[in-house]
Amino acid sequence: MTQKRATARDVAQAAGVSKWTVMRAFTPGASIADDKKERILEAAATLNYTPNLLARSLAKNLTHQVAVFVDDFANPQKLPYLEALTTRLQAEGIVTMLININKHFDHVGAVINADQRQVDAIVLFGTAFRNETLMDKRLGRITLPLYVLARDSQIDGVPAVVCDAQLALTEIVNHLHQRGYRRPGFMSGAHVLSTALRRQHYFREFWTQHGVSEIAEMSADRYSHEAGAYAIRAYLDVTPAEERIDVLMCENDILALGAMDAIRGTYGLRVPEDIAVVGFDNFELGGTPAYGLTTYEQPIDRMVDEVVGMVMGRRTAESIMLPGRLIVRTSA
Amino acid sequence: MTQKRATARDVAQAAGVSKWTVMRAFTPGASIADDKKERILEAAATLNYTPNLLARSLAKNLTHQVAVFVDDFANPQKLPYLEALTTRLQAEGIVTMLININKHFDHVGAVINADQRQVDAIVLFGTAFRNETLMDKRLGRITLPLYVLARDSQIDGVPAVVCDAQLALTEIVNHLHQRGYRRPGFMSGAHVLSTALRRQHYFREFWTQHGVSEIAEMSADRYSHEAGAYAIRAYLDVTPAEERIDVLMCENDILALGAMDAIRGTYGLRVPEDIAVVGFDNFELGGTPAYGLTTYEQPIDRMVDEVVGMVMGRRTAESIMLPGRLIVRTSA
DNA sequence: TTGTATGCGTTATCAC
DNA sequence: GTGATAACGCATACAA
Repeated sequence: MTQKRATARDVAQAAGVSKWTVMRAFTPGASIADDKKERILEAAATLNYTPNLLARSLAKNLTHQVAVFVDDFANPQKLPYLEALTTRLQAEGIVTMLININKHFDHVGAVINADQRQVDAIVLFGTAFRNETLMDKRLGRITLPLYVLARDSQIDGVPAVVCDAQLALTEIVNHLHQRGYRRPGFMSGAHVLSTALRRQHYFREFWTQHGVSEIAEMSADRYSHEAGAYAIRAYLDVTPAEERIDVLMCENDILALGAMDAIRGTYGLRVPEDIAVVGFDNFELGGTPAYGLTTYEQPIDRMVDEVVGMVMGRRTAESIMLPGRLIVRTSA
Repeated sequence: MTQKRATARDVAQAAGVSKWTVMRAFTPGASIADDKKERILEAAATLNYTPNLLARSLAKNLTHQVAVFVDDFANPQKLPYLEALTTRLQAEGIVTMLININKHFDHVGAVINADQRQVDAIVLFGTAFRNETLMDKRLGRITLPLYVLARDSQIDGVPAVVCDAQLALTEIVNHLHQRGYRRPGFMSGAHVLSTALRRQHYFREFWTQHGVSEIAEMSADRYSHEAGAYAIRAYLDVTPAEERIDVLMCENDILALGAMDAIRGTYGLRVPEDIAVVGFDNFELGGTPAYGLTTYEQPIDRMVDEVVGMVMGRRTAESIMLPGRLIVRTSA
């Protein structure tokens, strides 16, 4: 039955006017006689007519579509971000195209495709996109507005909206120092993301300011519970008890939970008495009594507000850093 | 500088041919002279021309866009599904529009909008969509292909792809019965979703077959750790120790983890010795030593394969149920 | 206020 | 093989 959609012309015919008057009936500020408008809307209702947004996009050169690039679906933290993004974009009449960046569909291909589909903007959400990528021959001089969310921009002239890592790590390290910890360790995750987050950088910097320059480093290859557990085991297995760290900061909560489970389960050590643990993100399960993870909450809603503000051109497009919130629980 | 995109006409001019020959150069099976094709592709490269997919969609009446409706971003289980969906759809050249269904943007509005944008299909992913919704006057006779994923379809003629709840609950109840549990309880989550999942229904049915007809019921209002903890507390607070259940099945893992934490933390009871716990979904953290949650894994990849197959018209559109896998750990 | 012509960048179809 | 005409459904500018 897939009967064709009614178009403005069909409505025009049914209402006995020209199709342009029909369009006017659907254009908010247009000048049109009340009686005709009424007749037209009636005809439209019975014919079940509704403007074709695709055709409109072509004519207006505006699709009200924004592409959001994501490359790490393992991190549950993505979900609240996606919820905030879709909510706010939809409030602006914009639809979000969720683009999965992976080995079968890389950044360059994705940008070209988004460009061909005429999206209004691209949001790189926590995605590893380098300057060199933009230099790719296939891209030519890309003219699409790009914004980076939840990650430092490594691209010249591309604004990024991030949680202020410097501020966050100051608060965290101050807290740890006050609690008396003096032998810190840091666990980083996937390398490409890690450097851009700059958490390790500031962690080191602030400990140095407190006179502590030796920081144990361990790295997980992904942001997963298992990778976190594996990384801390690799460290503990080769480190004599008397040389061990007394506090471990993990780049995010998932790693922290994995580390905690390994510390307690595999080695029978206590958290925080033997080794304290801090995470980042405030993942729901970190707050449960089983973990009581001390962590840092990102200002998701505000960050998303800012990106959407830039997308809408309502805000000047420039990188900004927003303050988050330290959440002290029992793990450190 | 937002310079305008090059169009086929620009390339035609540069290559000294008509714009239609240019199109042919970009149409796989078209008949065109080799030398001209080469000249055209060259010109296209320097002009940075790439076909406008929006215009193509309008002309072909095919957008290669599929809308995916989601209404519960609190469930981390959504992420692996979204990853599988985007991966497979992108492999078919289809882009997924992520639509957030909430109080500001309801199903009817979302369907109309998706229709106006000419999407090729809509996938209702775990979303509560009732028959009555389709009857809404505003929808008229909707002609868009609809598919339901990870949830029973309550809509006539709309195919659903789900994990076989009957089979799953058989396996689960059989396992629990073998382990010697005889006083089961069931915790359901958000009401609208719950009935469609039919997990409680089959749970009851199979216990009855085992001669156990009394089943304690508790319900959480959402699928969250906190709601799960709250629901079990409400039950334990009013139930004398000798009347308590010996095993609790929760509609999903998040509820189960919340219940476990409450059982152990608030009441000092042991899992599984005092009360065993089973979940559903196989959420990563359920597998950690802290929980060791016995659960049931949904066949995400196969389910997504089937939906995408239907979207592509490669598979007959009819409801199907796929078998999952029981994962026995220490909690039951 | 209403109708007309033209354009958006493709595809489909037909003539040459 | 190549060019031309019409069409997709709407927007813009202009004329009546």
